[in-house]
Amino acid sequence: MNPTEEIRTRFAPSPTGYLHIGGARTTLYNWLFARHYGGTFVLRIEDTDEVRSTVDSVTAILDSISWLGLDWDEGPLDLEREQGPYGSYFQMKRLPSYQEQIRKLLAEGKAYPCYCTKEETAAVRQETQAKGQPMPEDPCRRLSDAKRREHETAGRLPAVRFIMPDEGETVVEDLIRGQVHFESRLQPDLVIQKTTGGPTYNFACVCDDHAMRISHVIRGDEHLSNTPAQIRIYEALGWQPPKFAHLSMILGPDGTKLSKRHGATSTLEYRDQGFLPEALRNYLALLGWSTSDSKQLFTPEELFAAFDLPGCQKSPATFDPVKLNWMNGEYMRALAPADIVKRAEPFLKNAGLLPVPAGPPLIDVVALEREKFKLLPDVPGRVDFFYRETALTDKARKVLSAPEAKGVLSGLAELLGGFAPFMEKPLEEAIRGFCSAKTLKPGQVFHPLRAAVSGRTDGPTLFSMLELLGRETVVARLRKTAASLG
RNA sequence: GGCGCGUUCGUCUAGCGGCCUAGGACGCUGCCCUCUCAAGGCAGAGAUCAGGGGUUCAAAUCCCCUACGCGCCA
Repeated sequence: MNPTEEIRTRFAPSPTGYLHIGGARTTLYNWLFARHYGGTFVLRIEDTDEVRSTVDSVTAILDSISWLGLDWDEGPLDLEREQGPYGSYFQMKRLPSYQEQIRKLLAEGKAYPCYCTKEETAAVRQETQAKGQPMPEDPCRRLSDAKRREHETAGRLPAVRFIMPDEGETVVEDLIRGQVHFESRLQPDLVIQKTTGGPTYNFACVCDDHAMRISHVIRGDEHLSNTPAQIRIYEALGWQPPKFAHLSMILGPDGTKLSKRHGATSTLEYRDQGFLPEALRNYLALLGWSTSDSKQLFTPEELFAAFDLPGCQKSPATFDPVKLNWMNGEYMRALAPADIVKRAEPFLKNAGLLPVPAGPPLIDVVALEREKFKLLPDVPGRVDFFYRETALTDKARKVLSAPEAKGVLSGLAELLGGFAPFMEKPLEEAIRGFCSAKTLKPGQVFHPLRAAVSGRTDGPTLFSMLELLGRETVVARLRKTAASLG
């Protein structure tokens, strides 16, 4: 890489819905690439589809990218404000610039108005295909003035087509796939302006990437086939094309393109399910990219230090929620208890545990359970019994159905009734003493004790749990459960 | 239909002609640790590298064909 060349990447979503997880990955790769080379990352909103574009989508996309912790150097800050020297970063506000370039191409004879309807074009194609003939020249390329007037008076609105070369080939030097050759003869003249007067995606994109000085276009696989036409447009306009890199797509578990029927595909859904943005980022980075040592866990610094295009995979990758879960657990475990509490706030609130009810300090409880959290909602889920009585799980019920359970619980209630200090070590000593005095195996005592006090069979280490719960709660729950066991 | 891209354990991947009896990670199985559950440690099962032809002393790695999947233009 030429160090004097400024690296500028961009993500250019259409605001026609939420940010898809595939889009999130594309954003991430562009961001990582820019950060790796000390370049600039640009966000541009491609909102020329007036029917499907919505402001809510713009907001959702900005929120998604922000939540992932990816910052953009240029682009919209919100619906009104923008930053960066090459604005506007909303295509709808750049319409005149596309028209100007189209006029230029038209004037230079590099493009022409085409009056054919979609149906007519399709019919011609079908016919020549059936005969196995090569692509015919578009009939509108050399339209007589008379014929043109005829169309005009008939009220037909022209699209504008860009003239592709008749022979030779266009080579895309793809940074991930290598050289990809396209025979010019087989490339139809690309529509660059729709009959409505608006630019097509492929054209606006070229104009903006040039205007915004984009050096590397890193985008989805689905754009590879359009790239030769785009390169020809750059040339026709006298511009230097950027470098291209096409990413393979993300598949669902059944091998088809990841979509809603595979579950969550919106980035914000992952936030709402309690994933950590740094975990999602790490997971997404590895979905189609890897280092030669197959390293799995990266700090943010390691990630953008290691990321580069040659490590990107050519073949599509299947999204694996199970591995994402594991990775999220890894990140959760690395968090300090205070951080866990902070991150879990919305979920604690939602579960009625914030403000924290009377009981042990939340941070102590969280510290006790920290290595068990996989997702943020696990925090209230695992911690709630410290603050309120929860229904017995089936397993707990089973443990308590042991014949000696009732006696054990009453005995313990008596033992602990006036017990002090109510702390881990003395409690363990006393309870182990209780076991030998009653000639019971520790398990026969520990298990029902845990079940009665917490309502479940899994949980924190027993004696620390008792200490945090406090004598009153422990004894009350023991008595109540003992009484319930007929 | 044409063109283009892709194809290594179930999944993510390493591999860029000999180091591969194909390595790592998730998941799975077993063992250890242990008051439960996790976490952790150890061990294991799991890929004839899509199939078939070449090239080469030697191919997962290079070339060709086929199959399948996907994308773009219609």
